[in-house]
Amino acid sequence: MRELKARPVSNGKRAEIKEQRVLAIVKAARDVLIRDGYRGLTMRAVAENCEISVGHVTYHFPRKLDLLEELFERVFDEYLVEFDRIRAKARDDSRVELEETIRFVFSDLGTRETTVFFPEIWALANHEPAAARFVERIYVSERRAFAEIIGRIHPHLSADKIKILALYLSATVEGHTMFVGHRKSLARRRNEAEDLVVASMLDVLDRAAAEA
Amino acid sequence: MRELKARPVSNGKRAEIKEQRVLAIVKAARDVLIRDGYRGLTMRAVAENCEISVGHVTYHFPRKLDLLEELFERVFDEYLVEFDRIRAKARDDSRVELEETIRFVFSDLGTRETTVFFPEIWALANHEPAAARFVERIYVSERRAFAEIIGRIHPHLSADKIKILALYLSATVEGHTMFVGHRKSLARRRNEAEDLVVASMLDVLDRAAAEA
DNA sequence: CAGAAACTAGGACATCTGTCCTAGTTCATG
DNA sequence: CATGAACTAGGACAGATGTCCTAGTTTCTG
Repeated sequence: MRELKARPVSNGKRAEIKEQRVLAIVKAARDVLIRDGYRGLTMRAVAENCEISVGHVTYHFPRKLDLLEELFERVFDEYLVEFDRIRAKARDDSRVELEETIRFVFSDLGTRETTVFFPEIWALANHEPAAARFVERIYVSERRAFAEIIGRIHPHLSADKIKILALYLSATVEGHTMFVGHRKSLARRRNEAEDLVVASMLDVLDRAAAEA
Repeated sequence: MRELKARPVSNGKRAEIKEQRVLAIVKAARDVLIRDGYRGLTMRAVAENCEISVGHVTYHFPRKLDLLEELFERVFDEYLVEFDRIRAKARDDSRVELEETIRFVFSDLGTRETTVFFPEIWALANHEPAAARFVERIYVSERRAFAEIIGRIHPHLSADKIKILALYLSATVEGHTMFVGHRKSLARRRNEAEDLVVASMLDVLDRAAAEA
């Protein structure tokens, strides 16, 4: 999981200070969520984590949901940057590109932050519309990035077929989080699993192309 | 997700009544967890859901954690029955057996209960050792069931290779939960995804066997 | 059928939670 | 440099939560 960054501001120094403060609060919220789960994500825990008062947190985020949505927005932005980077990087060899993309997602999923953050959000998505929207947006972006690479590998595949293949890849990679993620029981076999996913996916694509 | 069943008791009528009551409480806990998430799983919500008093719930389960562990135990038992059934069912054609097994897991993951319950537990596993143990046990069982079928399809594959293939299958299938689970945005493509997983998995196995 | 063990309800309690409010402080800006 | 908008702290509040306790009731068992 990428580090949260400050957003560009252009309304003077005041706005800049505010952005710093908001960023610190959002970072603290993310840290608490990862450390203690959504259960432990309280306004007080956030306040303590960035050494300000509770009143100060509620000044910037009157509702807890406001803070949560801001957190989602910023995490989404960071992943979007990454997915756009992936999409922009059209290599000579699209197969290598796919391989590198899969390896990137695997290395991300091996971090403590991602291993904890995403299952938390998947669960939250079942009860919190804001979380559901976040999950939807981030995986639409991921699948789009995957789909473009698949399309370059096998240009004659239908858009629809590419979509289902991108879903397969996304589900396969994300599904490894619970098993080979940070400190998970099969974490030591993460690289093997990664290799298997890379090799299998290329085969699955070739098979789909051969059928079409 | 299977329905929770009463456990056999043989200590007389008292024990039987107790089992009925405990079962009702555990069922209520499961229902609340699925309806409102772990966040909403309170002793009071459980009590209301089976129309008894809070004191009555805490009589049977002094700590909330006790109730949670009992819930895990019983859900695990139900899945274990299913996995054992799968293992016992050695068909003529092991490929068909694998296909049916994958289709079983997919149909389970399409239920509302499983779609909500498992992400909740994956998240909880990061912060609650009891949940982590539950997740570990249930997926060890799942992988064992998968591994046995794979071993029958390609008997000359090494036990280690089979393990990583079973992990791949488990991660791939479970990973679909967030995307094609009950009411998820791609739920209408669940069958297509299922077909793709079945076909791909057989190819992946053949490829692994050819390499060895 | 008597007695004890198990059951059940309802409330009490301290703690925690989101939210709100008031009162001071800071500092960019006109 | 004055000034007001933005910032900050701390506390207050009602409601919720896990846990505990006491006092009755039921019903199996000897």
